[in-house]
Amino acid sequence: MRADRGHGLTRNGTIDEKSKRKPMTARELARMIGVSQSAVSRAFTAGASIAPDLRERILRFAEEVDYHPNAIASMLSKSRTNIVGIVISDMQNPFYPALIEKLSRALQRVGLQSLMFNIAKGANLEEQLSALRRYNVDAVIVISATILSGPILRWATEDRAAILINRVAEDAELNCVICDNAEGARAIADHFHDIGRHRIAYVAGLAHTTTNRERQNAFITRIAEHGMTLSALIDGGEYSYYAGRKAATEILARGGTDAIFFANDILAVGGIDALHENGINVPEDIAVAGFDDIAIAGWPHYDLTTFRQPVETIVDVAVGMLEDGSCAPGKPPHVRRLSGELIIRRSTLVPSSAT
Amino acid sequence: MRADRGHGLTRNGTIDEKSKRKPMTARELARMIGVSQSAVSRAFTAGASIAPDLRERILRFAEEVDYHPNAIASMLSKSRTNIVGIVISDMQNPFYPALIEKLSRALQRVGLQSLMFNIAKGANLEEQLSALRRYNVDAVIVISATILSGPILRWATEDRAAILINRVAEDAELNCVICDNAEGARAIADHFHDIGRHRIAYVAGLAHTTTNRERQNAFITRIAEHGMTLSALIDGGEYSYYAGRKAATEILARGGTDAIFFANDILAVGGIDALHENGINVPEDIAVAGFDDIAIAGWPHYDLTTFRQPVETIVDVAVGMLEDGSCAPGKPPHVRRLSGELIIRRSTLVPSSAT
DNA sequence: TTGAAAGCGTTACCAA
DNA sequence: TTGGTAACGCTTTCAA
Repeated sequence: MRADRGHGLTRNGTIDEKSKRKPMTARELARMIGVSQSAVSRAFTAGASIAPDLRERILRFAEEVDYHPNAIASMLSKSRTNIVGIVISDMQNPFYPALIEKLSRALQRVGLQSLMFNIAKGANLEEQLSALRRYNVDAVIVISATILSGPILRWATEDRAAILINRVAEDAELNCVICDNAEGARAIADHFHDIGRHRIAYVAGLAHTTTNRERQNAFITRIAEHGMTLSALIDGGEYSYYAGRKAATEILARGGTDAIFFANDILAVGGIDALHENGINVPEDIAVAGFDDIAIAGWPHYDLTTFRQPVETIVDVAVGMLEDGSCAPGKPPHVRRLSGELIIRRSTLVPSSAT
Repeated sequence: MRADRGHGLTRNGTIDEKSKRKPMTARELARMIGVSQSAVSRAFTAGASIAPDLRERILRFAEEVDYHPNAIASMLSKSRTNIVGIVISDMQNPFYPALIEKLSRALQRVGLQSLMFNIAKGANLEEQLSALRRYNVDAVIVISATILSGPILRWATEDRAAILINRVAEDAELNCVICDNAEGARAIADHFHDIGRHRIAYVAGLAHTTTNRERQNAFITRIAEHGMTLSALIDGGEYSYYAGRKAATEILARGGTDAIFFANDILAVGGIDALHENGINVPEDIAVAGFDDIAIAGWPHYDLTTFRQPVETIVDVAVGMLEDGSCAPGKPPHVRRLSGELIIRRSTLVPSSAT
């Protein structure tokens, strides 16, 4: 669908003629003050060569008559939008809304706006992303473990700054900001070892995602190094509460597990509920750990041991890459792996009375 | 801060010169084909008067050479951005991410993009919203129960289509799409009556929000009509899990309550956990109901009776108002109140064995 | 430091 | 139906 559709928004109804007061332009303002339009433009441009008092006068006057520069016109002449496209696909996992909230605020703070591209799973990626190109966003931030990298890759390499958050590019050379998944997985494995568990299960979300592979590989390796047994390895098929429940049930059916590491918190939360319903005590019978540290993990009912992603740092690093231009189209891509933090809670902590 | 800051994004590094291939323009394409630039524009404009075969030829050629119309230029000349500003402030309550996800997808489907304005609570609203005006968004959709209506009001009335979702305007005449809160509250009250509860507590989120007032007033009124007792009326102070916990604890301390209606699900979920921890059986000792029907409400562990907001319908109605122009600046505002659905789950359903 | 004028890439109006 | 040409409102040379 290349052609416009035309919305009611276009219609200039008859009723609203009276309110049709068009916003003032720089030219009009200039005429009112008796300066050139260029002067007005310069007054609003940091670092432009303009006399301080003239700028002050223009800005004051602008405020009075409620003049605001038209950003669209500015975009056109500068070929710069100050908009970053945020590509997301999974709002069900609470980790993402939390991340997006922090990210959009951080962007706002440096004067960047967030244009949201909520990619539906099955749909035509090309079409959904076409707006990304047409709107000339300055940069693209992809927040999603579950989007194919093929089309994204093209977009990123296509003369546009791009950053992947929480995943790495498999085939393409792209900028990535990511939590050190291996570090986290090893921390969990070590912790299971510390609390004396031996028969360990791992539950993947989407097995093929880079996030999962990094966690899974590091975890399994470390488990082996400790001489512990991998009692089960399950692919939940998706990062969801219900997938977590199902996986836990399956693990119970097999038996012989005394600790489970779920690839992320939302899985783990589902897992804990399923364990409880089956009369299993957490952590006495089975210890449980997750990854991310979403808000729910901290709820007293779950009190889930997890590896906290450094969300603030991730956001800061990403925004920093935008600001210092290190993610500009031609530059060599960087992968920034950030340390997280093991958060030990009750789900792995046997009460001292039981010791 | 009126002046630009300048980001690294601006810098035209030296490295990326080679990738600096500027996108083709309509004029260039026109010259290649040997038609006028106007023709190219028309080929991409639905309903423009252009010969079908000419359009076809242009579109085919455009595809070949990868020409895409520059949306920014189009915005400038049409004074229309196809962007709607989405104002949000509370991503912690899972209801909002779910709503935003559906909304942004629906907008995308009709060719509208979503520019996210994530309003931080304490901060300067004027400044945060200034981008809304500068970017010339075609419409503003406010999704937030907790933002003051004063500044928003100004914005909405200021020559711009505006819709409030999930709240009504108190002082201003604005378009609203909202769940029928009173209907929901009454449904819960009736349900409590049906299951034979008499001493009822109500937990507000933010007491002053329109959402809460509608629910609270209707609920209390209906409770009285049924001859039931309002055993407690608590203002949680915020719509959060922890506020719910605290409220539940308070209610327990007072005693004499056999059913609680929390103003929304996230409160109720916290409430249930707190009740459990205090050895209270839900629903045997105290029945619990919420409002919204967020995903967590359906989790087996909570299995929360709630009043489901018709999110899909809300979104459809809002998008419809944008499309048919009924929310255009000059038109009289409408308040669309939509019916929800009582979802009865275990939190109010005493197992038949206990009957 | 200032002002004039040429873009930026479209859309829309007017003749042809 | 077509092409030419003014806007659209800003930024950015280029002279002054």
